[in-house]
Amino acid sequence: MPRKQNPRKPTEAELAILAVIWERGQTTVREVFNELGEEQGVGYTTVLKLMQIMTEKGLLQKDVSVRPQVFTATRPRSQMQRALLGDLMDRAFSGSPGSLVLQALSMKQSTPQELREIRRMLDELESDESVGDDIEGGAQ
Amino acid sequence: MPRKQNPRKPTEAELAILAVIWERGQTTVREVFNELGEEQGVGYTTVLKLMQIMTEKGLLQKDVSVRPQVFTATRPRSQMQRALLGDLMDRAFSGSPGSLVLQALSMKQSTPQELREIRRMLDELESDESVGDDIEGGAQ
DNA sequence: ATTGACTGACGAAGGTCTTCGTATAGTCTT
DNA sequence: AAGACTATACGAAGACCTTCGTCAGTCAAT
Repeated sequence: MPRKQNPRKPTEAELAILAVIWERGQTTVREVFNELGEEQGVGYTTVLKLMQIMTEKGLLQKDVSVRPQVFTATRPRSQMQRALLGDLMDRAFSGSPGSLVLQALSMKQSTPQELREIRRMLDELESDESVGDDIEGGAQ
Repeated sequence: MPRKQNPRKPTEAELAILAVIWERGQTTVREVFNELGEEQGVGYTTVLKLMQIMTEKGLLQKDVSVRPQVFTATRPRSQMQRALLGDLMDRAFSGSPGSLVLQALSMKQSTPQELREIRRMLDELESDESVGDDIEGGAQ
């Protein structure tokens, strides 16, 4: 029997393409191909096809008015990161962000600067938490 | 043409099963089925088939000597979490753990206790870092 | 031993994903 | 305008995933 289809979550190959597009803001197929097609041994039409499918899925938008069509991501990188992270958190970390963060931190490689930034974020979170967590409150 | 196959990364359905097995330490097919088969509308033989495939892939081990066969995970949850996290970090976060952690933290829901623990982890990391991380030029 | 309920092995259907080949359409150069 | 190139669209091949149906084996109680 069939499988139920996934919401709007990019596949592996799609995510690789998104990474390039996020980096550049907007790109042509050829630019994406040059960046990852060659090093990954993927053909030009493969990249094209994927980008067409991604456009159908709503992951990308394309401007057809210019000749080599220009593609952009419909959603910002941060939003997708958030979604992917939330998904992984649910599926592999029992929905606990704490243990996820701890694992990520233990993975070394964080620069001192990043660590400082994380600490600052922690400060904000804790103050928010203690003062007022109910943001919505404005309306009655 | 074909697709290149993934290393030893569990699929979505496999991960759902792993979650149950990690929780219980060891399980029978029926236990897994009771836990997620019913609520997800998946049949018993589906769960069984998946667990058989997972065993072939090396994700699970089964003890055939007892009657309802008993399955266990071959690798601890933390190791898999680490691998999945690293994978996501590479593919969606440009390999930067910092921004991943920040995103995860901003997803709130972290309990104060978790925040404290994260802070402690940060302390450890920073002390490690300041002591023995500067491989480059001598200390001055 | 026969029956009934449960377990386990297999194969196959029907999707998705990735990969291209091929054909068509535009653009540019001469 | 013709030929050479590049870009785009389309369809299809084949791996992989998820889902079961079916059949055979096991065990307990009749």
